[in-house]
Amino acid sequence: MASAYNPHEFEVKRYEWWESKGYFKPTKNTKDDNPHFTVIMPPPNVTGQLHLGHALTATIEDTLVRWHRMQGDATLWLPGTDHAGIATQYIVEQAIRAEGLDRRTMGRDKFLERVWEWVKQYGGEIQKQHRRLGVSADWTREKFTLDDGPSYAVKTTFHNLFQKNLIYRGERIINWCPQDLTALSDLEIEYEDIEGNLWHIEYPTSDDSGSVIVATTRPETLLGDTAVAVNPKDPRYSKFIGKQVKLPLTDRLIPIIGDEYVDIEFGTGALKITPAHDSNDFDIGKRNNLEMIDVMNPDGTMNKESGEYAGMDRFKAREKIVSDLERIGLLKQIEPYETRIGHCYRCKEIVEPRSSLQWFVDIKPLADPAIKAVVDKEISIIPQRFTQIYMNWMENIRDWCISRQLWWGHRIPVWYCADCDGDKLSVIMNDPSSDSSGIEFVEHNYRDLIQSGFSFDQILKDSERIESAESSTPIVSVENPETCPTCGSRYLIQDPDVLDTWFSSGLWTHSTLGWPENTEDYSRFYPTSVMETGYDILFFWVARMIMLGIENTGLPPFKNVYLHGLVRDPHRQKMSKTKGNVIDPLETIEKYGTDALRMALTISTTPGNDLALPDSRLEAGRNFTNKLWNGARFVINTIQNSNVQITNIDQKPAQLEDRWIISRLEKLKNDVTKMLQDFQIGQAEQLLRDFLWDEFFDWYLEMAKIRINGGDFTPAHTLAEVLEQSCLLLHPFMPFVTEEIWQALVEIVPKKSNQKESIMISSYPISNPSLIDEEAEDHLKEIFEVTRAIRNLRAEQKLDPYVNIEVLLSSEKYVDVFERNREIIEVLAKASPLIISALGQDDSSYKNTTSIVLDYSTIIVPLDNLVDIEEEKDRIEEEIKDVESRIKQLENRLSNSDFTSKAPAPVVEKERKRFEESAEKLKNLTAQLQNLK
RNA sequence: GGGCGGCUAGCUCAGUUGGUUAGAGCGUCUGCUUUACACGCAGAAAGUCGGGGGUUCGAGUCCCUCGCCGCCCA
Repeated sequence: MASAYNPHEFEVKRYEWWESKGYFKPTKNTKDDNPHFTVIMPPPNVTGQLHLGHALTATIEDTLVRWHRMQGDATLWLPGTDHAGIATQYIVEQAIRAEGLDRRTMGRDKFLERVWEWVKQYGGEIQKQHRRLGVSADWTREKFTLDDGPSYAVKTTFHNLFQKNLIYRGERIINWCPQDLTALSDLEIEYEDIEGNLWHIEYPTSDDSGSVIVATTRPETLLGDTAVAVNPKDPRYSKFIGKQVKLPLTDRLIPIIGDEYVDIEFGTGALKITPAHDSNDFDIGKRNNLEMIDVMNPDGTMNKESGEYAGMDRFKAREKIVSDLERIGLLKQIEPYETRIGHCYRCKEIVEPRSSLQWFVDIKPLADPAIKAVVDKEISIIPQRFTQIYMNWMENIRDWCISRQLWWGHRIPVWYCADCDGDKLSVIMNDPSSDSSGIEFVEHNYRDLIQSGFSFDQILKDSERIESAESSTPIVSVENPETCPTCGSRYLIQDPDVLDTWFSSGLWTHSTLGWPENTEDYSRFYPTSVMETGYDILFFWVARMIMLGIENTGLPPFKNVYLHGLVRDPHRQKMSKTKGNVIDPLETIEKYGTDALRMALTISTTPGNDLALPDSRLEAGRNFTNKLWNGARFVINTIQNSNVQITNIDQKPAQLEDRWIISRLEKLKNDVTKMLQDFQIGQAEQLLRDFLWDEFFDWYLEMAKIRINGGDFTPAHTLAEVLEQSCLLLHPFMPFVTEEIWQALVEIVPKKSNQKESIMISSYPISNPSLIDEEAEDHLKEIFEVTRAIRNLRAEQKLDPYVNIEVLLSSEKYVDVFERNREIIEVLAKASPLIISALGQDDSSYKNTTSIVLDYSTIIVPLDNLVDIEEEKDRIEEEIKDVESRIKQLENRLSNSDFTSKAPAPVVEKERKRFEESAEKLKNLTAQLQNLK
């Protein structure tokens, strides 16, 4: 082994070796009762770059997967990528724009070719980066959401849901992003409270008998008002119901209607109704048969309906309308008011609620079984508190808008017949009559175009988009239909929209395994075991996977949901490119190594809680890997120098420290396994770290050196055993360094019968209870306490750390233990000569001594320089007082019948032992005080 | 407005059926180039477990209440 730990020498090489050996593929089931363990990796964005969120996901999943693989489960971890509709389309649009091109003049097919080129060139980079993390996923099964299989699953699901009337098309208020020019689902909106105004605007009645003042946060939508609503119970306004008002800045008259929805207390109590631009108004409009007037273009500018304001940006129009109202005296008041404004999650543009014809999933029938699966504990969510968050969302779920006005994605498998529904088709095409420089899209009726001489193929080729009216008949089909089932026409036009990316992600647990085909993988690995991801996509993804998984397969798609927290910067701030506080995992790996990063991300963490990642955490990870490396190097060098034939340890060794470390190891195996079973990954890792650093590579190694330095190489067996078992235990967490050490170790020890060629396919350690040795642990605990006490005393007295000191050690209980193991204390505490006696046997003849009194042992150290006897006495008397008060406390507790009768026996027993210890200590302190007199 | 989480040592965090002297890493202080490791070793200091009330033999842990910070939903 190299004398310094350098992860770069082996990480990449080792990973390639694993992958080339096929270790990441699931092993064959050799016996029927061998369970499978399946994890489907959350698909990252195909054109994305690896960030710490991915690194955390990958680390946790890899740890679980490697652990299960070592336990002999048929383990599949299936990776993949997501096409990320808006994000990818946006990136490529930017790229072609730099070349002076526009996707709309380029045409759909050409543009998509460019996106595919982009994906082929830059896509998949993130999966190369994932490999640096040690991800042991089966890359041979890697999937992309737009692959044939997953696409077929998407179309099949759409078709099935449509047949069951769970997918419908309808005109609703949706969230529209004027920047990305697409509809968004409710979840894709981020709300923010913004200081705004409530503008009070006067609407005079048509008969000039009075006026109604409405209050609005959005005066620019006034141009689309089709009514004013008041509460019929409101005495101020009830008399107005049925009258008309003059809509300011227009020549329209609109009715005053009564609707219970209006809140009498809010604003002026009168509400302007704009059904095309507000979801509540939309509902009121439906109830009262109001006209809908859309006053905006898709890009957020005002349209023809808004008269003189046409072409103006919606916020410019707001300013102008307010000032115009003020000028004509109809602006009555401006009241500061905080409003919630929705922003596009992707581009942060303020979304426009807009009436639009879109595809929706009727979600309630899907949500009910998804609720039941969690209530019935077929699915457990970790941490548990997210269960009620899930429930709350599921129970109040609203229909899911799944159509997106994008080109990149799964095109909706719906066609319209140009012959049956030609008059219901609007063709949006670049106006050939407009001057060549500009792009001007004009809407034509399909039938009109045909009549003016256009052919079907020409229309298809030249149009930017063909929309169909709500009343047209959709032909829904998994395979591309050749002809119209009604009239047999071959002139079919596919719906221009694509599906929400999350629709395909929602099928990911089964579409990746081959569903709807009953493939070998699907029957073998579905349902999956754990869905591990960040809590921030509980609704976006996890909830939808549960709904769609149950709908498609009849089974919940996974047994456990493990939600991890978000990785934050050292100051607990959310990482973002704009803030410039993003930590790049690859740079971190370069600096500290992969195992150190993995440790920093997971040790001592808990599910669902955010994690700050300061450099000190990464350094701690690197320091540990270095410690492990050097400890291993010592072990391996010792074995090489020893010439002993290493044998397995299957029964209790003879030497106390060997018995002790083996006992500790066996307990550790139990504890780590228990923690992993409970998904307490951070805790398990902490136990391993503590064992290795504080016990094996500290106390044990120092004790073993005593024999080794004396030419006795018997500790080599224990060293080899503990190092190997520790590496096996630690391997799921820190795969690279453990493999490297393990390889170096197995090379120099005799091959075992079941020896594997890699640690990652070896068996995970199982505890042997017969090696647990409470006596050895008790004895060494006392020896350590004595050693620590002597070291402490030495430091307090500022004694030279190299010079041996004379120590008088007395103890009734442990006198024999000390005598048999005196060398440990002599060497580790540099205590020589060490005089061991049963308590009270030796009256100290030393004038100048200082002492430490432990529960069962007393340490006396003579000092060359004068000790202030009085000071020593005072100190001991002080200690006596402390112990006496403690004894008093314990006495009270133990004499309290409430305690002894109600507390469980082991607790009472523990207190008795404490009492006994304190009494013993008091006795020793008193004796020591006597010595000084 | 409803809900959830956090508030434990200077900082970042553990502390899973309540068990009585609350832990770690980093940082701080003291001393050490001790032939595995200075990415180290030895020792030390440091906490009214956000405030208040309650249940209990016993509360960081359970209940109520208040406060601050953050998140989700409307």
